[in-house]
Amino acid sequence: MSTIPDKPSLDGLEAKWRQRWADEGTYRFDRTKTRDQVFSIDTPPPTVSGTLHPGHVFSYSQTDMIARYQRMRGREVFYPMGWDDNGLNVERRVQLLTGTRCDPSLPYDPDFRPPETVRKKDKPIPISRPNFVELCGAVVEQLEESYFDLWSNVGLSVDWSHSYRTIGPESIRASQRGFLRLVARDLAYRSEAPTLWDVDFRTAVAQAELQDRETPGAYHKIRFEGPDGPVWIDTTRPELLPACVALVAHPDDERYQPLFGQTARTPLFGVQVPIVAHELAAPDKGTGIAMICTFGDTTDVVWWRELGLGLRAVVQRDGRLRPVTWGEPGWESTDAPAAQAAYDDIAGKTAKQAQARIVELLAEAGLMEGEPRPITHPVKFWENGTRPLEIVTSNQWLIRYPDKDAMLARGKELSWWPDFMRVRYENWVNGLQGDWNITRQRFFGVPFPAWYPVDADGNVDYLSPILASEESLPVDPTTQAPPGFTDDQRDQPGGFSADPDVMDTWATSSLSPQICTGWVDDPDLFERTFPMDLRPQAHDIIRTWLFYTVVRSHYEHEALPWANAAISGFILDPDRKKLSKSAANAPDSPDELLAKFGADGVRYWAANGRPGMDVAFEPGQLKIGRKLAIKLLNASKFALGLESTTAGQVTEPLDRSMLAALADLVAEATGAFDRFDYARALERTESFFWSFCDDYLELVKNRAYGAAGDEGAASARTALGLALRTLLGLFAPFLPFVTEEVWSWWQEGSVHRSPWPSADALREAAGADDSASPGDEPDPEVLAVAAAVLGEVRKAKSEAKRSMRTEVSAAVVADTPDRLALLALGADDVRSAGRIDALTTEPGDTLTVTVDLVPEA
RNA sequence: GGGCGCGUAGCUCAGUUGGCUAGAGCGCUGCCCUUACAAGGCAGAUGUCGUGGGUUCGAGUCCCUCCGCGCCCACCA
Repeated sequence: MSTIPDKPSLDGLEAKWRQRWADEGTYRFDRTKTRDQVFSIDTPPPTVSGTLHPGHVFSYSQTDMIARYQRMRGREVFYPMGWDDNGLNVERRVQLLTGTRCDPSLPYDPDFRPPETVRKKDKPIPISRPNFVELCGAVVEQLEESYFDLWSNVGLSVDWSHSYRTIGPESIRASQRGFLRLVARDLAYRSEAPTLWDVDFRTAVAQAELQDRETPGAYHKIRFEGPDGPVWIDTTRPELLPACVALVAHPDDERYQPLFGQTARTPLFGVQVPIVAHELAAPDKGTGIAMICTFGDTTDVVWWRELGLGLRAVVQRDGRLRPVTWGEPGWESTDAPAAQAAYDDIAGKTAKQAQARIVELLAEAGLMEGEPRPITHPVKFWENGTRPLEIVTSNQWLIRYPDKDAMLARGKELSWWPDFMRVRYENWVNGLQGDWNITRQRFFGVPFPAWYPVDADGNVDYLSPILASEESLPVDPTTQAPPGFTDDQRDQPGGFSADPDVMDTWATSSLSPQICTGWVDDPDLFERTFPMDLRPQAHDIIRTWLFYTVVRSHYEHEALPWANAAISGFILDPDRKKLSKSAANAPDSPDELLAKFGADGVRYWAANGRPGMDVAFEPGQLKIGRKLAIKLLNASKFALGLESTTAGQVTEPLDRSMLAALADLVAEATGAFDRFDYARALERTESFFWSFCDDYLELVKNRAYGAAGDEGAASARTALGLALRTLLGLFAPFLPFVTEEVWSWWQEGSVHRSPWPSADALREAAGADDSASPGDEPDPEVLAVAAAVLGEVRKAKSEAKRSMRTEVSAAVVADTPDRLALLALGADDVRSAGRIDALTTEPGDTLTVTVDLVPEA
């Protein structure tokens, strides 16, 4: 315990308590507790690729409020922190920051140091994969340090001894083990298939990372030679003409029915392609007959697969057209030299450049009707990419999805807060196409524990993997040899070749519940914490993180990974756009917000965001929390300055009334928190607290000082003590610093380890238990009526432009008999607080107070 | 095209199963240095609860239509 300061202040509280909590292990997880005593939280590992913004503070604070509530309810809270530091986002960040680019063909350079300053227009320096991974590691370590500082400053009650990195050994072991087990059950498999491909990052991307963007394009009407004359095709991608493998129209389309089963000749390249029917062809689009290319979009893939068409791929992984020798098998042409001449003009060009040239060639040859007609249409992009995705064929690892009914059943089994977020999950499951491609042609990630045999001719058989054993994990196939081989056989005929890719970052983070609970490395901890209680996350990654996590747990444990999913909203800027640093009216950085408004102030603001609701950033709102914290300091100083206690008897009706109302508040806040509705809990508590200060404190102030004798003073002081302890408890999840400070003035231990306030105990203190005689139940209305009358008196003084200290010679209260009876119970306090000499009553319909002020001196 | 959410004071938002004259904070106006609090307190003004219907004794709250905004999903030639 410490003394109450003369002039309470928020200054220095954060540093003081942050240090104290760390020293005393206030939030340390007690791992002797068993599963039923534990509340475990699958904290979202923030992507360590930039800076945290106010939106992060917003949602992580909300989770912390739930954690603190559960801890006070007596659950042992398992609240770890993860860092998502693998994956493309980190690589991108590192490339920008260090001005480098990974070139896996280069050898490791132990002396390499990135340039001190990097300018945007500098050409990236190619470096080896080990060098690049090293740089990534250094950059994320630095960022993680600053993230840790921020989270500590915000007051997250995380147990920092339980933290993990998605690129850390425990994550790699879990990812690789999960992967091997799926392969063993044939739930993960190797496949060579068309894949959505980002040509800038040169990697495959998964369906979940796609984004449609309205993009300018143009229809080009191109002439094919059909059996009975020209066939006109509308296309937005004329550059894929050499990749055309068929023409397709709807089976019911009478215009084209005569052509089905025949062939047409492509312009410029003279390829005879079949004319086929498929119901996906839209008669109302373009000319109603389309060219199928390998591959222009995902519909092409469907047609190609379902119609068993040939393959003529031209777009390479770098987005440029690959060299082709016309006349060779697969590239037969009725005029190979002409095809070659046309193609040589576009080979090596990007899709965009090739399109321009093809259009010129078509126009010169009179094979295009009219000018291109500009349109805008949705085109698939990688969500972080800048150029449209291409589709290329490559070797990939894929995970099969469970059948939709099973996934939907898991979605129903999970408790969603708010409930309507379940729909997003169901939408996604119902729209799934194909399997989950978990392969990324990147460098800083979890490697596949796999190698491929190299035959005597030096050809790698990418479809016959050699897998590592579970015991050998973690494995890096690029530095370790597979079982039965030695490293000098690497990339040699008759030897082996390492899997060159890494896992999709979601393939790792979908195991976050297993990683943080010690699935691989700490079975005892796993036993005590899994399946988890809560997954807090934002709604934008339901289709990725949440969905994938459910799938992995379904496969691995035949169970949900957690019982509850609390979905948070976004912070929007004042223009209702998702918050972004670049916006002109972007708010301050989290650090600046914390400096300006204090952690408690920022957390207060975060707590006002309803679960699942987006909230506009409004600087004015941030001030309120700070004000509330200061008010709490001052009100506490007042109550404790009167030697308030929690041990005495509460006898006065007004005091009992206040405690009864407080008991109702506790019950309501508890119910709200149990539904993960911290916002409602705070709103109710705050509302009570302000009227507690404005009305109750004013009403009992004089009596508490002893103006009405010892018994009345003791009752007030006990009520004040009980109320203060209760309010500190109710506010503790939101305002951890200021509540802890006040708690330390008069209580032992930490408020954050104290029991959550009990409505029953308060009712008992208010004399609401069985011992209360009939008709003597404490009634919250006593305080309400007294406060209303006091308010009328204040109003009269205010309207008379007089000080609140002004004496009232006489006040007449008119109201219903019932309410007048309630007023009688608190009349002495009302007279004292209002400085009323004579307080009389008369019957009436509604509350009216006639006030006679003593004349101005 | 399908779905979800939202539309309440100038601004940001509460209004839990339909129930007394619709609330809070910010902002605005006025007053007050009252021994918890002047980087504060007290008091006050402000709303056809998006539109039009319906159910009901009674609807911001339930049902239907429409309008606007945001987001999710969708095979995008």
